[in-house]
Amino acid sequence: MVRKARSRDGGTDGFSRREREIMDALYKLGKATAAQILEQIPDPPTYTAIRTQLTILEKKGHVRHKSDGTRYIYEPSVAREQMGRRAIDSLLSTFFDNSVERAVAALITRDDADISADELESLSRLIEKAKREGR
Amino acid sequence: MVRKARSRDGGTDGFSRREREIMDALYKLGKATAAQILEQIPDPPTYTAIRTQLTILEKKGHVRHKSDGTRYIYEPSVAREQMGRRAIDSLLSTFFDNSVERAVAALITRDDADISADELESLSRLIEKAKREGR
DNA sequence: CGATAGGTGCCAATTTTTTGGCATGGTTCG
DNA sequence: CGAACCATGCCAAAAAATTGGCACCTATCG
Repeated sequence: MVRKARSRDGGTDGFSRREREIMDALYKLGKATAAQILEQIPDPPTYTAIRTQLTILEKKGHVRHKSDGTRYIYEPSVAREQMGRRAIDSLLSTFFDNSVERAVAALITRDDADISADELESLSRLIEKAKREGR
Repeated sequence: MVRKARSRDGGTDGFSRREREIMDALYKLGKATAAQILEQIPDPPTYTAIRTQLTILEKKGHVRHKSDGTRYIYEPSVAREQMGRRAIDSLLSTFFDNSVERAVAALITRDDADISADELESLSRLIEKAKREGR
């Protein structure tokens, strides 16, 4: 029930507060300009401040940009899915004793869960598939 | 498939880097002394530094302590389970388009997942139960 | 009792983060 | 062309986080 510890313990991602806000916004958006990120952030600083942060994040290797005509479009340098997995691993370790079961339980019993029957069906199939593949 | 946004968007928890480290350690441990927290943190500052942080966190209301003889034992002021749910909600929103299904998929297809058949059984039951309760 | 070990509280210095100002360069359009 | 607009680069001030020093208190033990 309680699974093994993570190899590379990921708990802390090393981001500062604003950095995390910006990275989160970027992950939600997929890719974005500084202006888009700004409007995604609640209680944001100025446009210029965001740009500075993006520059720093880029220097640290967390984001990259490509030019779209005259302006920059940013995106995370670690793919969304990959980062999602890392985040999940970290959650599992911090709050769920590395128990997948507990985490899933929490997921499907959220009080605002409004999970549809269809969705539950999909989950069933997902699990059946995992069983069959006998991991 | 894509579910509604969170009411209170929790993306950023407002913790600074060290604060988050300490809170995470505390959630892993349940309750702990400053010394225990210190040894839980990779690449930690001094003992004194941790204590100062704990004092600040307490002043902000994130942790509380009780005296055990002469020393303090700290614990988070928001229960582990509750915080776990918040964290999951936040993850869902940032990385999984609020799709429970995608999140579960990521959970059970982790490459170091070593999920047992028993565990998969439990999950099946969990889902069946949810179906029956018809949410 | 006196010395030692292991706590706590308070506090100030340092380091990092966060912020915005300003100069500059390209595009568009009348 | 030249004015307005929007973007970037560079930089320094301000704020916040992080750290460690020091004094003191209490329990333990020889």
